[in-house]
Amino acid sequence: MTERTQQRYEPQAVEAKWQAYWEAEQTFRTGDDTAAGAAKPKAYILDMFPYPSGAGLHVGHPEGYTATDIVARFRRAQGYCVLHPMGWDAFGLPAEQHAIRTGTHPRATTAANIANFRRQLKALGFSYDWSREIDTTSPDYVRFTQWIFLKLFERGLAYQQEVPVNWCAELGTVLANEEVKDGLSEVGGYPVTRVPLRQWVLRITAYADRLLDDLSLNEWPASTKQMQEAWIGRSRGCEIRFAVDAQAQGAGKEPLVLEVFTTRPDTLFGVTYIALAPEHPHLTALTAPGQAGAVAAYVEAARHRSDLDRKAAKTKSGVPLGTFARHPLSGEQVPLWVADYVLGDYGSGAVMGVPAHDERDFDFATTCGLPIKHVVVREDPGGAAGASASTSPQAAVCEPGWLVDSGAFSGLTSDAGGEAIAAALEAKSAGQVTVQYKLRDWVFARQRYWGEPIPILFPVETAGDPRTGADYRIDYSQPIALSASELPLTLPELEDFRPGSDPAGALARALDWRFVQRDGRWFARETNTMPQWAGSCWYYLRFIDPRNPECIADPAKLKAWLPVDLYVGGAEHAVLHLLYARFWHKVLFDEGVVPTPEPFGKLVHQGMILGEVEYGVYRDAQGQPVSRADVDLRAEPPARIADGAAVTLEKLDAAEATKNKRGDFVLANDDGVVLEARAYKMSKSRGNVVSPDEIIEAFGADSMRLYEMFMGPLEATKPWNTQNIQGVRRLVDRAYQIALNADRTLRIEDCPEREALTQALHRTIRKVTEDIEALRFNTAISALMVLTQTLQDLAAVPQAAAETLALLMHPFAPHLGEEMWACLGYPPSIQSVPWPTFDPALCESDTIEVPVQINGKVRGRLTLSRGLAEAEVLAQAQSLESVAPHLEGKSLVKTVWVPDKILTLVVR
RNA sequence: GCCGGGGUGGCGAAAUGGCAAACGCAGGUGACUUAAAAUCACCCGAGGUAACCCCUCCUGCGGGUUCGAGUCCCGCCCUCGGCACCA
Repeated sequence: MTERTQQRYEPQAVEAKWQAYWEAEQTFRTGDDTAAGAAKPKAYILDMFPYPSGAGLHVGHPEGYTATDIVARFRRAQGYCVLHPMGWDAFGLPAEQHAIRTGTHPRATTAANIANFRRQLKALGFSYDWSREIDTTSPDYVRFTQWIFLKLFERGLAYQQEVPVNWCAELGTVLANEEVKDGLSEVGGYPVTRVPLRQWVLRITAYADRLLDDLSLNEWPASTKQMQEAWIGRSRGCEIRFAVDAQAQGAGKEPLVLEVFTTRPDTLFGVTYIALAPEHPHLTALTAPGQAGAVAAYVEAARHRSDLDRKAAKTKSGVPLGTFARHPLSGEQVPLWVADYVLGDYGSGAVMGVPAHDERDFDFATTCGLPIKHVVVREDPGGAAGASASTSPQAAVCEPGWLVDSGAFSGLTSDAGGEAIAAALEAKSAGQVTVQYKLRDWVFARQRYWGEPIPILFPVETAGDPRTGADYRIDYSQPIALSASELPLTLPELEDFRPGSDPAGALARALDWRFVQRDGRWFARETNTMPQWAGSCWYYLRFIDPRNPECIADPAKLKAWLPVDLYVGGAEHAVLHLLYARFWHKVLFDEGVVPTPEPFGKLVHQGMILGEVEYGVYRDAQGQPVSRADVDLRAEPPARIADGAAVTLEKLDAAEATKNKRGDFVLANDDGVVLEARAYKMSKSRGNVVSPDEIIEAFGADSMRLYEMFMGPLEATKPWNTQNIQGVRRLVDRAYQIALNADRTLRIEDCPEREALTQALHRTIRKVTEDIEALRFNTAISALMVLTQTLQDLAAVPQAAAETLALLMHPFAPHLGEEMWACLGYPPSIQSVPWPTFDPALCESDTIEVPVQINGKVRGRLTLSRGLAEAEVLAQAQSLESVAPHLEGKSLVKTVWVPDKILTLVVR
């Protein structure tokens, strides 16, 4: 052994040094010239940018950011021109609520939070091009968010509509569905009513088909695509019109026609009622005078229930309208009902009730005593027209089958019958084949302060100056877009950020801002603001050319960089953010602004990082432990099953838990008591949140990065364990020692272990390269650990071997990489050094060890040279000392030789 | 209820249908040290034998395909996410 320097690696000092170097040298600045040129291939590697919350970075953030950073550094080393930016999704409710509570301007809160987030990200050594940093609240950015809104408006994709919202007068605010419980606000328990409010709405439904079809262009997780498909919810069916009986309506009115949508036109002859949603526009007109009171009461009750409440209701209810419609084909009378299981905003807000063949209709008909008529049977009735349906079973028959009791259509299959019925309806102008979507237009207005103002003016009728108290009337039917040159429209300064008693929001009180005079006429600004989604819908475009004062980004640069090559972010954005951004992108594509139909090529969701595993024991009021198996966990609070006594969960030290034979964790001193042992989502209230700051302080940023990547597959949900960081911390130290002690003059060819060493190096290069490409960072790090061990075991490490280790290591542990490179005598930065390459021939050794299996069990091993024939291998195997006894007295039935892999003998 | 992901040592995990448990944590033994930490070396799924060799069993459960299954097929159980009256 030669004398080795044992100088411990000091992450704090080393990391600060290289972070300062990168900042001073702008090591990671993306060159625009190269971006446009075709000389280098491009890689646009993007993280979902964060909302800079007051709580600071959470260990979940750096997981995705580290993954993209590794890929970014790897691609740069491979000669790609890399765009790897970061910014802030900085509008949002928390800053506004903080403002309401404390009077601090949201801008101040936001700026402080951004500064903290930026500090934390820089401490992790991410290779962002910070010169491209953007903030969705800056006027430069808002200007183009508003510009895109104007494009949507010009194209008729932004319109105003009265939308029912959950208005709480007491709190002076509009609540989300989740915030309403039993008609009362979750906070304070004040009454909530569904009131129609004028809102801006984006016509995303116009793009439903393209949003669905173009999913195939993207390399996305199948589950995410499926979620978007389900969200869009395209279904083919039939619109059917039922004429309403004349006596239902007052004299002299147009005869009303009721339209319903169904995916099962084959069941049309099984209709026994028609149900309308409580929100149906013609409900009053269709109600018989005798039922008006009952119907009005039902509708009023429904108005006080939020959508969620309504959907949670188990039993169905409804009230008859006392009027009837005519079946379009049979001419039979069908009663009309109002029922809140019918959704007002899907289809036409009315359904044809076919209790025999739809579960919901079955439930409704059963509760309300409506008849059930079977028109589809499971077995082929033999084509005999007029064959009769079997008697009423206990449940609806929802599968397709053969039609019966359906007039001329009896005997047809559901498919053929449905088509024939649709055709018959079409011939009578009583219906047609159509497509419906679950996707609804996007309510794009919030009654908030801290958001992008909507750049719209409305004419005002007034006798004086509306800013000083003159009466006025705003004509919302005449929206006037600001011109692009008037952008950005910035927020007025306010001191009171509360929404107030006017649903129009806080901005309505900023009279000087709200009312403007032009050519002697008064106009009022829109006082709603955009939702938080707006900024994140196009930020990936702005990163391409973040300081462009003329437009979103230079068209040539957009062409050079789009689409995003790798997009990493949480699965919680699988639907909304990713759908909204795709929608805007497609609008901009139609507008000729962006050159691609889709924004994000490859998408990956990093998994959630849970808190440390917690052990807990249930105890009753006397403090006696209760086995988890004896606890009813559904009870609130959890209770002992035997007597219903409440039990509480008490935290235990891991040392007090042990695992029994059945695989349950039990008390170490009482194995009859099964424990609760699991990891929970990190949350402030649980007190299991780990901050990157404390980890960096204790172990260094490189160890933090390595640990998060080593924990398991990027996409898996994984429990945090601070103790496990030791493993990667040791790797960092060992790798550093290798660089420190490398023999500058020793060549690999002169090593006694040259063959094994060459193979180890080439194999590791191959493994790490392939694993980074496939985002398998955990196994790449494992390979680096193996190589480190190999080098550490050498009497002397050749310079070239240490260089390879440094190069392979630096995307994962960039500060260590730079430090090793410096130790090896090179000037910075290691980022500018080409990625090492491997020779496949050098990854394999000449001799191989092959197991010999007999009836599926390994009985011996052969050391062979490559490429031997089966007969040769078999002969060698049979003579093996460990194999021969197993063949004795048996006959060899079969031999399977997987070349250079395994030999299997089957004997009997 | 429906749609997805997952279930492998004490723990995090690895394994193109081909030697299950690589790599790491924890634990154990030893070296170094006045001592501890750090570092280094070795051991480390369960059972039988128990000193070693060796043998048997083992990837949630039950079947199947195959010379061979953690991996593929069928049927269950558990768990984590998402959606949920969409006619």
